[in-house]
Amino acid sequence: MTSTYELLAARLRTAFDDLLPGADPTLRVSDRSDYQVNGVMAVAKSLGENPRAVADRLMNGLDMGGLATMEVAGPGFINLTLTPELLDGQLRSLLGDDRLGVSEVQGRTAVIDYSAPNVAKEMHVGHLRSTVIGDALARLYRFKGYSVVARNHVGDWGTPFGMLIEHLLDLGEEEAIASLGIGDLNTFYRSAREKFDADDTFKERSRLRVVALQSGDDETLRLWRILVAESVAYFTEVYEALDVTLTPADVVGESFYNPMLNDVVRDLDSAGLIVESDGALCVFPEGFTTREGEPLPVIVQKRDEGFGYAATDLAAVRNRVGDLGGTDLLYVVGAPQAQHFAMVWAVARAAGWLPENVRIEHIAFGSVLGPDRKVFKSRSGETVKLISLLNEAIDKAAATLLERSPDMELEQRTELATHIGRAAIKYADLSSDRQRDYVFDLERMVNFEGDTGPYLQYAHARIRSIFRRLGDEVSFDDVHFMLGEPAERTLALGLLAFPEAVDGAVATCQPHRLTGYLFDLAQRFTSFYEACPVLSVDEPLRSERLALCEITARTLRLGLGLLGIYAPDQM
RNA sequence: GCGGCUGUAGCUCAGCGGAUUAGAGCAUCGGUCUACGGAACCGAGGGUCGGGGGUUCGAAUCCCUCCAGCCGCACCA
Repeated sequence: MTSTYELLAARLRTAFDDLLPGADPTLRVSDRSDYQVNGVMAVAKSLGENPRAVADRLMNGLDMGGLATMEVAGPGFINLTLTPELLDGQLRSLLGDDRLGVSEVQGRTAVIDYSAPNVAKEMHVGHLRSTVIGDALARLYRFKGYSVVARNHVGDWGTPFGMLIEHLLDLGEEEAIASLGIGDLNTFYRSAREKFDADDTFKERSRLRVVALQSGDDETLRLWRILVAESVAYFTEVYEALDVTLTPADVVGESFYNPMLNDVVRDLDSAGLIVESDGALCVFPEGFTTREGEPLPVIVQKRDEGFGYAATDLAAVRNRVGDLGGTDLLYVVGAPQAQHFAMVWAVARAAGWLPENVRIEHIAFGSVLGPDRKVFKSRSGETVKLISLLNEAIDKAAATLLERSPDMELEQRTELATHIGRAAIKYADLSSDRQRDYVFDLERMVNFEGDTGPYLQYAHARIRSIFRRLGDEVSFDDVHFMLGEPAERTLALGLLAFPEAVDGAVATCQPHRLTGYLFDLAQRFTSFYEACPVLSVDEPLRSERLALCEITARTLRLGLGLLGIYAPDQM
C-alpha cells in the first residue's frame, strides 16, 4: 500500500512543480487540520507574489482526487482535511498490510558499525548506547529493505595483548578460560595490568610477546585466539541478555584489517598523499589544525612502524565500500570521535576510496550521566557493568510485578520482568535525541507511567487483553471505518502516520522520532478507549472499533520491535 | 587558541530544512469511576525558548556575537 502521506505529497508535488519547478510543498501533520502545506509561502517569496493569491492559484489547478479537502488559512497555509473515503480505504489497507504502510528501498546495503567492546575487557555503560542505538538502526534498516551488514569492530589487537597473553599463561589455560568464562573480565584485565606495572620481568615478557604476536608466531596466535574466543562468547551472552541481534559472525575486529594495512600505506603513497613527519607516515587533510595551529595529521604508520587505528579505519572503509558493496556506511560511535572520523574520511576521499554516491555518516551520541550529571559511575567510582545495569532493571521490574500481580506464576513473572527491564533501559536510551547526554535514572525508566518502555508495553498488552476476552472468531473482512467519534478519528490519523515516523527515524538515524510517535499513538489509543466502548456496542460499530484496536496493537508491536523492544501480549 | 556538542516549565525532555496560539512526561493541585486491565482518563497552574544583535511580514528554529557546561585537538584505540 502507499502511505497516506505519500498519496497526498505526490499530488502536491505535481502542482508545486507547475508553479515553480522543484518546489517543496513541505507537507506536515497539523494541529489545525489533518495535514498542512507550508510550502506556499516560500514559493510566493521567490515569485514575489502574495502568498494567499498563490495558494488560491495552486488550489485551482490541484486535483486532490477525492483524497482531501483544502482551505487557505492564515498568511498562506493550506489546510488539508482527509476525506472519509480516504480514511476508510487507508485503514482497510492497513488491516491487510504486514508492513503497515512502510515502503521498501531497493538495492542498498547499509554497513552499520556498532557496539565494539574490547577483548578481555568488561562491557560497561560506555557500550550501552552504541549497542542499543546501533541495534535499533540495524533493525530499522533491515525492515526498510536495506541489506544490512552489522560490524562489531571489537578491539582485539594492540600492545595490551602482550600482557594479557602472559597473564593467561601465568594462570594456566584452563584456569584462564574458566575465569573468562564466568565473565570476570575486569579481574582478568586488572590483574594483568597490575603485574605489568609492578613487575619488570613480566613487563619484559609482555613486550616480547607483543613482538611474537605481531610477527605471527603460531603459539602466540593460538593463545590470542583463546582470549578472543572467550571474550566473544561472553559478549554474545550479554547481547542475548539485552536481546541485541549481534552474533559472533558480526564480529570483525581490528585484527581482521591487519593484512590490508601495508596496502593502505602503499596506495596512499602512490597517490602522493603520504608525508613523513617526525618519522611517522602521515596524511594531512585540509582544514584540520593542532592546538598550535599546525596542520593536523592522520597518522597512518607510527614512527615504530606500527599502525595506528586510523590505518585500520581506512582499511575498513575500503573493505566496506569495495568488498561489501556498502552504499550507506554508518558508524555508531560516541561524539568525541567526530574529528577522528572527519579526518579519516577526508583521507579516504582524497585517495578515491569513498565515491560520491556512498553515504558515510558518524552516528554520534552523547554520554550516559549519573545523578550528579557526571559520566555515569558506580558509587565507588568504578565503571558499571552493562549486565549489572540490566539485571538491576529486571529486578526492579520483578519487584513491581510481584506487588501488582502477586498471583502470577514465578516463571511467567521472571520472563516478563526480563522483557520489561530490557524495554526500560533500551527505551530510555532511544527516546531522547542521541546527540545529547542523558541522565540515567533507573527509577524513572522502569516506571509504568509516563514516556517509558513499560508504559508502551502495557498499552499494547491492554489491547491484546480485549482480544483474549473475545476469543478468536474476529474477522475484519467487511469492516468499514466511519470514525463517527472524534477520538476514533484522532486515533485513525495516528495510525496512518506510522510510515512517516519510521522513514524519519531511518533517514536521520534518530530512533527517538519513532519512540515519540509510539508514545503519542499510545496516548491517542487510551483516550479513544476511554471515550469509546468497544465490546459492549452493537455491530457494525463493534467490529470497526475492534479493528482500530487491532491496527493499534500491531503498530505498537511492530514499532517497538523495530527498536529492539519486545511487546508481550500480557503483563 | 581552534573545532564540535549542549543550554526550552520545579525536574526529565520533544519541537530547531522559519509559519497560523511554544508541547509532552514526571512532580503539584483539582476532577472522572459500580472500570471492555485505574499500571487509566479529563483539566489547571507553571516558560522573557542562556544573553544581545541581525535577516524576515513572521525566528525556539537561519546568521553574527557573548556567556555557561561537556568533549576533542600527532604516534593508545
